[in-house]
Amino acid sequence: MDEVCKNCGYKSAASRYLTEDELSNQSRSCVELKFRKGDNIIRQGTLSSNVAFLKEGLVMLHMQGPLHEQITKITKAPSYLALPTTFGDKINHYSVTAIEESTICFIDINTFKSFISNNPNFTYQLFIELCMNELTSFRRCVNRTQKQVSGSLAENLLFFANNIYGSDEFTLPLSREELGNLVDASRESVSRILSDFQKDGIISTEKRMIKILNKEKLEMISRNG
Amino acid sequence: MDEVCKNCGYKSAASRYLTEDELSNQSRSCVELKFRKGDNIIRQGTLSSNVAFLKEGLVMLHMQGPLHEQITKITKAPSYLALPTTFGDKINHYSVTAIEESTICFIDINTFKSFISNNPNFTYQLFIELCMNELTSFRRCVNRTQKQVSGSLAENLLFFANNIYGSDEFTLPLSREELGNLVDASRESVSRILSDFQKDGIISTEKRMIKILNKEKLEMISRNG
DNA sequence: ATAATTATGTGATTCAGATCACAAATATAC
DNA sequence: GTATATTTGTGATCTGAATCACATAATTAT
Repeated sequence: MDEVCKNCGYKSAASRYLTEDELSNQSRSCVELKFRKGDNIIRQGTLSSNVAFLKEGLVMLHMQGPLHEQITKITKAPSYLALPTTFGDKINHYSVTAIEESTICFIDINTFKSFISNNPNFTYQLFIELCMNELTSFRRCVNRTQKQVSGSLAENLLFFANNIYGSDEFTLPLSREELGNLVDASRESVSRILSDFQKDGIISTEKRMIKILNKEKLEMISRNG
Repeated sequence: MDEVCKNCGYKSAASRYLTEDELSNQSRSCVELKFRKGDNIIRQGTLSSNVAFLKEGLVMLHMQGPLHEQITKITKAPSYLALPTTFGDKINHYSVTAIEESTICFIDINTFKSFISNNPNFTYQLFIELCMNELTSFRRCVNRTQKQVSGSLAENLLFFANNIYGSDEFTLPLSREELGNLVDASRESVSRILSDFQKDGIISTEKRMIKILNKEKLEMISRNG
């Protein structure tokens, strides 16, 4: 029973540095839960008491802005989830919601802290990952504030194709409205631009199914905004 | 001579956890440099080979976006500077420039890494600070994408008054154009809105001198956008 | 000092994208 | 299966902010 985590095939770069002892320790203080598409995993404004590890699935980080909801980022497994909101403050500053069926391991926060105190390799890797996350956050923020909506939308379609699904044909895990929250645009603008992309033969859409037909053009739109 | 860092009065929360040995170690692998307003401290696109600690002064982090420069954040001493770009990738993903006379200690990256490996308290504190930074980055990003320019500008004037200068009367360390890069607006829009604020008796401006006359109203504008 | 830059203020015009207003299509509930 | 609610598409209008176009300060260089 203490072997669960040790034998788990879904380790992140950091958790690969955990020792056998630490992993069996973790097995004892860890709960695995399944979430369905749309289920809330972490809720903004509530106390953060566990470390969440995304074992399988796809989730979005989102937060309430001054005017409306914003989707901050999309994270796929395997990955620790929302460490900044777990350790940065007592209260969660953003929410995490499954956008595809997902499996989360909730790890006791003190067990996790003991890893940080005792396993320098683990901690260093965690540190590096936080640093890399910040770099991509900064980049994402510049892009979303400076590109126009069509550019941002193109960028995100490419992100789903290249980084999430590894295919130019996929089913969007988000509604038009959520897509709007991801690219800082209204639901209507997203609809319109997607229609335009289709008219121009760049993509084909059938409800939430997306097929990228002209990737070069989509990349060009993403670059130039 | 090895006592320099030990006796330094400008320690960050994390560096207070360094032991005497570590501090004298740091003293030996550390160079202190002064930068004048406008001087570039870290340049986007170059190799990152040292950890920079801002001992005294005020700096801005900024990066080239797809359309123009963006000021990502303002950091005051004492604080480690740009750890994410130092450790997140070989190459700096953003620049750091002094916006007031500043003193930087450049610490050898391997010395710093040895602290991370050997001093759990130090590392944990660093970890916490990175987490908190990410939370404020997220918040800043939502605000800058959703608020209108007047709201963002109000927010940033309040930030300078409350967090940087601790006074409702201060000299802006930025030009109108830089202020634009901070709030994602054109130089002209910043000028106009500042004029409006003055007409409405919310602030008084004399070149870059700012006096906040009606803080409640400024806070209201910041909240509502 | 005088000339040459660079920073700033303000009006006029333009435009991307929001909002409003529907209609149509799906999905969910009863 | 019918009714109710949610999601989506598309046109018409409105608006905040960019851009363009100057004039005027304020620096910096010579």
